[in-house]
Amino acid sequence: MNTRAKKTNHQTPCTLCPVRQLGIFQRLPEAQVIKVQQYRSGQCVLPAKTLIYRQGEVHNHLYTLFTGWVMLYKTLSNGSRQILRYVLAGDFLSFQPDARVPMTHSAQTLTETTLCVFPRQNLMQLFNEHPEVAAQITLITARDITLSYEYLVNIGRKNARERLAFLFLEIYHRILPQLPETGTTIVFPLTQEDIADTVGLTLVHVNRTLRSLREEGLVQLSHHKLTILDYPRLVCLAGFNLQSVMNQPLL
Amino acid sequence: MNTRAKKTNHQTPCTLCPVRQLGIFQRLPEAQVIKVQQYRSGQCVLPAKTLIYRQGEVHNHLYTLFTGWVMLYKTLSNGSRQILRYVLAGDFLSFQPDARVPMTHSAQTLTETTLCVFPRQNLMQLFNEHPEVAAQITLITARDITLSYEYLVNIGRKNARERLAFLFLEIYHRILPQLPETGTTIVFPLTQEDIADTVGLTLVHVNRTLRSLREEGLVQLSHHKLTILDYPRLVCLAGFNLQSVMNQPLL
DNA sequence: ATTTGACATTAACCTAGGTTAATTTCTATG
DNA sequence: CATAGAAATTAACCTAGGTTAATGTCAAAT
Repeated sequence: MNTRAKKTNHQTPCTLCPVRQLGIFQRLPEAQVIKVQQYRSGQCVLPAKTLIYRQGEVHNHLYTLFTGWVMLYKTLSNGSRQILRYVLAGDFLSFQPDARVPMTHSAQTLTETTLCVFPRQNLMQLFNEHPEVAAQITLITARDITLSYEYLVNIGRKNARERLAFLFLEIYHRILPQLPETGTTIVFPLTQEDIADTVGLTLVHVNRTLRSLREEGLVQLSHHKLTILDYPRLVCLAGFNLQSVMNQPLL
Repeated sequence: MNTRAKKTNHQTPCTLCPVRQLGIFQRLPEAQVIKVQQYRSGQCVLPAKTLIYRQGEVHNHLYTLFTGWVMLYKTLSNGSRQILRYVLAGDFLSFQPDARVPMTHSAQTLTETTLCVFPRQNLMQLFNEHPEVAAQITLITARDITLSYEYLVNIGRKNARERLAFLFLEIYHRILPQLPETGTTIVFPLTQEDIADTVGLTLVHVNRTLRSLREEGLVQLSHHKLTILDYPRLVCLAGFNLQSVMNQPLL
């Protein structure tokens, strides 16, 4: 990991984890969570814009995101970048199939971020001793696939306005459960270039499209605050389906 | 499932499974595989163009693909289609996180296909009794994510020629281990419209691009046979990385 | 041997989004 | 509060890929 990473002094015990409901352990009874905590090697805090790991390098940790925003992306030989996913509190990070294989993407913080660190070596042991955790991880991974399929449709078969509408709704709905009170405005740390590299457009065209969405009273994005102005029309425009985006079954 | 599905009479025992090395059970010892087989409810054979399950419907089976080609896709309200992935022998099918939630995509056979069927109810039990299987499933799912990320880059950040080059190489490499002898020609059951719906282009432009690739002596595609004519240049054009595509660690 | 429908091919034309480049805010830092 | 670098905005122009539509080819079915 990068330079300025520091371990926190007061570490949150897993039993008190505020994001537990979102993450790996949501269905585990208290007693089990305490055991799982033994496998955790620590929490660490990273400033914004920190590289967590780089595409092409072997990386030996797994993380759960505790607070903050992280983006996963790939860089092409021609210099362009494709952002794959935004990792939010409770999500998984760097879960690659084989520890010996170098990472196929990079991860970088967008905001200050707290991570819970699990060394990769312990993973098999954890699976053997706690099959419920293994099952839970399987489910989370399956949801990640569902989301990336949604992204494929977004980039492959929608126009610029639809792509942005989808991205905004997706992030809005994933952030909402973490906020103290529900509102139509959220903090939104992406730059217009980040947005462009997420939805397969150019920065200039994202700017044009944002203007068009703003002028039609659908969303307002400025100074890293996103406001959903007309939720129903936005959902319709985006072809948005909550099920495909949330990390939870809807009860 | 659809009408004409039929159960095979002589079912392959899991211990003799020719695709075992590719699938869930690659790292499981013989004895364990025999136990896993108890959870399998059968094998079935489907003709080409059969719908296995449909987006929006609850579906209660999991499958391993034994032989044949299956495509996963989503249909948009405007009628367009995005193909998400081609499922080949040894791959997983319909692994969705929650059994109560309707499928978020559809699956259809491209060729005659043999599936191994596992009822979803048994899944948790299987996980509890055989955590190694859970771990293995997690790894396969993680690889599926890696592949879908590769697709995102392909659609989001490459031009038409690069997209086709990538698709051809990806499928070529995934099919190759299954063929009796290695050659540069493979059977390729996709239509040009399928290709278009996979890489986010139109059928007409796929045709133009195919001509351009053919005229430059890179690939030859006709009558559902694909020939890789200039592998090195194709790899370079596609920005192709084997690691991100294969379901196996490279030894 | 002929029909039919699915698939492939091509051409002519058009537009959504890309490119380039200049200008204007922000925002962090001393 | 001055300044520099990052981010946003806009305009002018251009092209990769989309659209429409006509025609050709192939393979299955009668």
